[in-house]
Amino acid sequence: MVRGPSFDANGVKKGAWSEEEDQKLISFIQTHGHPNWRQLPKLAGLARCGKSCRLRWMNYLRPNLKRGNYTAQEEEIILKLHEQHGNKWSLIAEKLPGRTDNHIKNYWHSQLKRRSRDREKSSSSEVKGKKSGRHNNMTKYSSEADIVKVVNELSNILESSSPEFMDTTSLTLAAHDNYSPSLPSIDTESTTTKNSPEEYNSGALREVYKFQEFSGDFWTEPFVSEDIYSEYCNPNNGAAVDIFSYDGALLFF
DNA sequence: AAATCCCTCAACCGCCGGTTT
DNA sequence: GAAACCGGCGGTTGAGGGATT
Repeated sequence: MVRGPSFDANGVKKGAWSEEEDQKLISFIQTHGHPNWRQLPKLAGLARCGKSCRLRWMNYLRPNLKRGNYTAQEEEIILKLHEQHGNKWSLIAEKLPGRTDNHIKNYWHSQLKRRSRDREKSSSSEVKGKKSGRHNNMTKYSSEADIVKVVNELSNILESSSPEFMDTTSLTLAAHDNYSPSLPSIDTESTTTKNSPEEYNSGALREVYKFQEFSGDFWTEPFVSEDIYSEYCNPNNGAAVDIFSYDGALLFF
């Protein structure tokens, strides 16, 4: 599966990593971090180049990496993002916690490329329209009325919810305005991330959507419903944004 | 059972952009 | 401003293993 070990002219080892090398790398990074990849192999006692160490760590050894099959939802996100951004694997990987750009790239070439082509063919005959069901738990809301409706529903759920509901559900609103550069940025400075029951009862939290940590910084910002109405659902903006519900989250594209 | 084909995925390579000297 | 350094990215490679002939 991997290249066999070899050494280049400078005595730098290449090819498959041994378990011993992995352990050296892991224990070094756990103790010292990786402030300088080029220096790291020397300090860690590895006969590797810094790039190789970095790659091994990022793609294979670092914690919280997901292994195994991709879910239908993950596939759908990859297809959707690839449709929008092309081969920006690192960008796509940011939205799929636990998956690396390399994993996604490989998966794309081995599985999804063909599917994407098929989908392009079939989409030409697909009728553009209102809420269109997707084949794998991912629902797209494409009309303005549907977007307004789904945001209304979300608001109602939150406004009628007890603090316990807020604490125990995984209801998530994930939004990232960078997907739609034409839309205004969301001002989050006036919002709050506090979510204690006291603050909820006092009304301080009435309009705040709770965020689940999804990936990177973008997904942890709080969000206010007025912003959603004014920025995403205002007919003057054309509501030109793709909104998907997915695994308890709303994804804005 | 052996040979060949095809797929997967870890790893390499070259390039680029940002930062430091 | 130029050169060197560094991290990160995307394209590509190639060994291993399963499927097929």
